[in-house]
Amino acid sequence: MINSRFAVAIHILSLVASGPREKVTSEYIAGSVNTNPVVIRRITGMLKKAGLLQSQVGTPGAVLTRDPGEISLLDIYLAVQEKEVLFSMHENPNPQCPVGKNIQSALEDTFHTAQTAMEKELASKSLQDIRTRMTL
Amino acid sequence: MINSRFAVAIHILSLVASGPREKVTSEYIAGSVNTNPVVIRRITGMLKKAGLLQSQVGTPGAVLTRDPGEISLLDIYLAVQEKEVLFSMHENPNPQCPVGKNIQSALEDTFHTAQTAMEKELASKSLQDIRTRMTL
DNA sequence: CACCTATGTAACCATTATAGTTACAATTAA
DNA sequence: TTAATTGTAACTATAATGGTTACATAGGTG
Repeated sequence: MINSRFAVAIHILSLVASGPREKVTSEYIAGSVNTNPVVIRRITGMLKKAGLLQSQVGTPGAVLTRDPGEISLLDIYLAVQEKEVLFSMHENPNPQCPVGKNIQSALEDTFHTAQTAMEKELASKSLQDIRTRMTL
Repeated sequence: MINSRFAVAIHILSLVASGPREKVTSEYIAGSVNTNPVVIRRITGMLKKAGLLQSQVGTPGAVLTRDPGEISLLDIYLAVQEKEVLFSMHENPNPQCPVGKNIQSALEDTFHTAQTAMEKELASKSLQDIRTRMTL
């Protein structure tokens, strides 16, 4: 199961996109997400590292680095996921066995295809799409 | 990240599909996967519960309940995954906030679509496809 | 029947990821 | 100068995962 950082990150970015800069502090965001401000800052740090938002010490709030329509959900997903592979593999299958010898490359390929299908779907939706859906 | 039970389950079923029944004991499978026999039996139990294979106490080995071409990777995936949802959500966002109030339903929809894209890909491949890929 | 072997589980442990929390240095703005 | 905020480090609790030991139960064979 994929962690909730992805969901929280979308929540954060939605608030930053909406709010007047002065208001969207980690404290304020934490109130909306219903968690601790440090959890927000941790995720904000990841989003910042990925180049999706800007902020600085001493200055309250944060701003997006580009238009919400130009931020895909895949951008956000990749920003908060440290593992680049979705499916785990078992390590060191027995190379003496025909199955053990070949299973990894077979799975690698298959898993990659499945992961790509999901990511393609995420790439097709933007932060703006989420915002639009919320204001309906 | 999705656990390795999925990969191990495919490995197990590949061996069961190939092997002469008498040989594919949990001990033998464990040797190929390179893990403990109990881990194998645990996963075998899930596959059995999902109706993908048959086995019984006292009788060594296991057999498939249907043709490898009739077992999709999605069948296997669902058999060993206890959570039916791929993406986690943060609980109890603040209903006082417009974003907090509407984020969940918006995400539920979006996440479901992405998950479905992945599952559809898994549904399109069978155990036999994996076996074929391994014997190339 | 007696013995061996294998499955099916329960129980326990170590490791890891996750999310929450406290604490504090650094920085900005009033 | 003071207050507020970001950015981190460090620690904790919880849960999932995979490995392990132990053992009851059930076939199969001499």
